[in-house]
Amino acid sequence: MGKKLYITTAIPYVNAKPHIGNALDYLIADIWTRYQKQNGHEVRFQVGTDEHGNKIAAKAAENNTDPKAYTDQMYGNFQSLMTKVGAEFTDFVRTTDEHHVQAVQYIWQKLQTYIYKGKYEGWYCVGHEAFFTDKEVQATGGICPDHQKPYEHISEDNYYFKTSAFTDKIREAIETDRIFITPEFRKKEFLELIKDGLKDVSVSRPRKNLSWGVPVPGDPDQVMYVWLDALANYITVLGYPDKEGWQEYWPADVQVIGKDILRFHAGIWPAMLLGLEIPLPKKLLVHGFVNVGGAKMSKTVGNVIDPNEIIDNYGLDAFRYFFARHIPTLDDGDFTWEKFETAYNNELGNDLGNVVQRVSAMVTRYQAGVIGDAPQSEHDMQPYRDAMNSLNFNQALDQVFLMVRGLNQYLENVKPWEVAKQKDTDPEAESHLAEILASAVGTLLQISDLLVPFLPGTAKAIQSTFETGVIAPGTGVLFPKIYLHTPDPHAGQPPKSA
RNA sequence: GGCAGCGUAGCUCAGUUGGUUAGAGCGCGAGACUCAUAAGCUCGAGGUCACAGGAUCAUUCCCUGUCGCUGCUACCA
Repeated sequence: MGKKLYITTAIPYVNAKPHIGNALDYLIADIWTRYQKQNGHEVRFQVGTDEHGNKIAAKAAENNTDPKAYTDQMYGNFQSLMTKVGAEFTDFVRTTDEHHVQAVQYIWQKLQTYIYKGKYEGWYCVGHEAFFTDKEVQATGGICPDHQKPYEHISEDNYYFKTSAFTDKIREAIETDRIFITPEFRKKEFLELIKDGLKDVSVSRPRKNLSWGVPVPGDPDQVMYVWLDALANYITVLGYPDKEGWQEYWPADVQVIGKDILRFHAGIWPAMLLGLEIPLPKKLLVHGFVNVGGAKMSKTVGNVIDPNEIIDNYGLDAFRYFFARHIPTLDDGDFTWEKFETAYNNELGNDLGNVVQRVSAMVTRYQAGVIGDAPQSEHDMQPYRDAMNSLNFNQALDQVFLMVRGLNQYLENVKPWEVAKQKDTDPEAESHLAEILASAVGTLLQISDLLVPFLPGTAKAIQSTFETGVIAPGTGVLFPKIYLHTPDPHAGQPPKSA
């Protein structure tokens, strides 16, 4: 029954600062992982860092250290973000790992028939580690606007990987959903993109231009460029090719990526796998970007949202809640502190936190904390399951909060506080009351169950409050009100906008 | 330029395989209640469902065009 499942996240370049997009990767993968575990499956959950390339080498040189030592001190930034968002990953891969490097060299050799040597000429920017077209160079007057350095015209030997050889197979795999790309419009976008076939990609650089990377086997003058190196991580971390057991988890069930790297994961990566004669991943989950008040997040604008700030002020579950429910899993979303805080205070505080509180308070007050047998709640779970299985996590949470609302409505309907008053006069009131409260607790326990993938801490708190049949004493308030970015409605004269 | 998609209540969006009063949340207004984090519940406010044509007994939901917007992509060199 329990299957072995595998989920991956994109490995960020270690020289960059962790941002909300990375956090989204980890959160989405973690929600999926917890959900699958809850259903009895064994899950391997990969994360990692991409650590080669000129930027790293340059930074290291700046700091008078060697690249490896530099990355050793950098990769922790991402590791701590993963931990901070509560990601229960099982495997952490660094592209500088000994095993990874060797595995990539093995892959290179195995792909030999699809690799050929060619020349590349063009305008190169050291800062970007990339070539630019004549037009781009012209348009900028020959100076890279991002790095304020002139483009260099260079000609160099490159090895190319013949992705073009796999166009038909890849197109077919995507069209038939053997690689299931979700959401659908990303699938269409990609198919449109490869209408005229995949283009071969350059997969190496002369050593003089790229010092820090995996050496090309058999050619001391060439070093691998990012693609083969970085993409391979998804299998090398499992132990490919030599360590036992990697095939128990590959192909990946879900690969979580941002929309900006779809083309690599739907093109080059499947080509590599086909070349290696390894099965293709089953699903690509393509998430969007998080905007802030409708604008792109950018350092220059200064509107970058730091996950740490949210988590430190409101708690981990509040962070997970907002980004799971109010940022659509499969599309762009929008963050503002006002939206966040409103969701926190209203949905988590007033709706969820409060209903837990009111039920436990009534059980304590009317029944000395004794719950009795909480019946199995009989809500229809299908919409929730459908949403989870189709990777629309935000919709799954919508369903949970429909239940929360339903429970509040139920309580208003049956008015246990009135039933409690009749205990002296009506002999049946006591058992009636007990029934009502037990039923409410049953619903809460089910809600907590559904929250496990999303708000693990909250789910646990609800469970431990009720599961023994007696209200656990000293249960604190879930999600106390916080007004850092919106006016406190109860603080004297609330500032009212016209 | 090509491809895809969007334009529905103040805001964010859902929806109708075309058919009586077009929905939710937030925000706003009102009411009844008191177990609870001064929470929750109920009710209300009336939006030409972008605009114009067309097909249809009938369309917000199909077709065409126009305007506006978004994403992906290409290029004009």
